[in-house]
Amino acid sequence: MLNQLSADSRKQIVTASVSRKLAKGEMLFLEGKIPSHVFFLVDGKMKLYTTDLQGREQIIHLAGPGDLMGYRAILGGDSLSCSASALELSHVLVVPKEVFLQTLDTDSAFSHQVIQLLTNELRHAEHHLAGLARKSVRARLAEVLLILADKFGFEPDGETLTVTLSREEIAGLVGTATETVIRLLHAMKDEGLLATSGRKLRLIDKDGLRKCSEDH
Amino acid sequence: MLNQLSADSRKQIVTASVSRKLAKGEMLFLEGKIPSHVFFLVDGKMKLYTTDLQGREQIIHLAGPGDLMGYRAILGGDSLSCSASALELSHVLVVPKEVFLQTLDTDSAFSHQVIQLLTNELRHAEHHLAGLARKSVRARLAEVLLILADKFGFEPDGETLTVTLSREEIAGLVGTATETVIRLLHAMKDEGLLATSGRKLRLIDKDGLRKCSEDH
DNA sequence: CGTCTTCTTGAATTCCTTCAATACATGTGG
DNA sequence: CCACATGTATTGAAGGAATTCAAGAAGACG
Repeated sequence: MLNQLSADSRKQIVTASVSRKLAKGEMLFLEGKIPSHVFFLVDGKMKLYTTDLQGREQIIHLAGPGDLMGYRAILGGDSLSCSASALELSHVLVVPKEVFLQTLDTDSAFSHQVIQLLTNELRHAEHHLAGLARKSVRARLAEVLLILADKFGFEPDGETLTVTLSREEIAGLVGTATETVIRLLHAMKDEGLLATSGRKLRLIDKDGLRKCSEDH
Repeated sequence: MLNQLSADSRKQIVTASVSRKLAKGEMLFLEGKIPSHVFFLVDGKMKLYTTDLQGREQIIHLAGPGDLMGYRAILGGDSLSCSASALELSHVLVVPKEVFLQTLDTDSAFSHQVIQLLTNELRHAEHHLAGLARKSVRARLAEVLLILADKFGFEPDGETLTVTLSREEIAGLVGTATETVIRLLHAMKDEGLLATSGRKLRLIDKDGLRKCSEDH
């Protein structure tokens, strides 16, 4: 993302920004606040989520290296619609709102980039939406596992997910109860679709999972 | 939307476009096709939806006067992610893709408009997402009714929705079975939240519905 | 070693879907 | 205008999927 900027714009953004490291579990921003910065994730993994009245987290979005966070609220003039916290040690570039908006104004390549970004997120959101509404929890879980693979990749074995999430976090991603995730993972293990070892998930039969995610 | 364009851009768009009327039920574009135009809804009401393998429709988006349709696929270089059909007699302006993209390049006010548009849709999609994942069908139905009111407004009585949808369409919007919609509407009627008369829905107790939509 | 959090399992219950049958509405051709 | 076909709406009953509550097991960590 930053690489595609003109040298001028990039320099301006980088010099106006502050670098920050976040420990696992540390929060970057909080739902409901007025945003004053956008955040460029240099390295690490983060989750963006809303918390409902019962205190349960619904994960709206996952971010990996190269992703931009917190810009939606700034573009729309809204308060932040979700909170962000680090899933592992992460490194972000904190960019003041003004610098972001000014670059948007002056650098048309950048504004095209941002349109592209929004477009992608919207496509994902729509797809997710259609799935959530109609699919069984089992199919949604299978899909989430494949999305995690796609987004964050595998370890050198080509099967084990590099993200490690708690069962509760997976539940928040799928939109179900923690217990249901546990039971379904267990069933999928019995069917030879995957293997679990603590929080490490190994996707053994990816085609099987794909079929699963297309069910019902 | 069109009003905020520079006079030049607007003239260019309007002269390059074709006006088209759609009868109720008529389709404007079909999921999976390569998009060649964007569509500006001058007047009427339309639904944008995907059809799943079982033939059930999930409504992704509703459009009213002033809304732009089909631009997501063009911006992203994708095939169309949904089909569009008219809920009532509608009037659209059919804008060639090239004209749309060129205006985006040359008119920075327009590109800001489009960013604004995408931002709004993304906010809605995220909100909808969080709701679908966690709420009961009853709460989602109540929310959908309020969204319909917000989007399309009431008849002069201030209570009756101006959109008329079949029970099946409402089900496609909520993400549930038609029978469930019927039963829940019936229950809400008994509770004095609304009244039904064929496809006309009269929202009597909007606060009650709002509470309902925040449940569970 | 004990405390805390996360994970797992069981059982009961609720919510929703599905299937099947019936009513109602609408429009068509005779 | 009627008879019929078609599509939509409604209701009942049975079954299944997922949630909730409760309690115990397994790790993680000071």
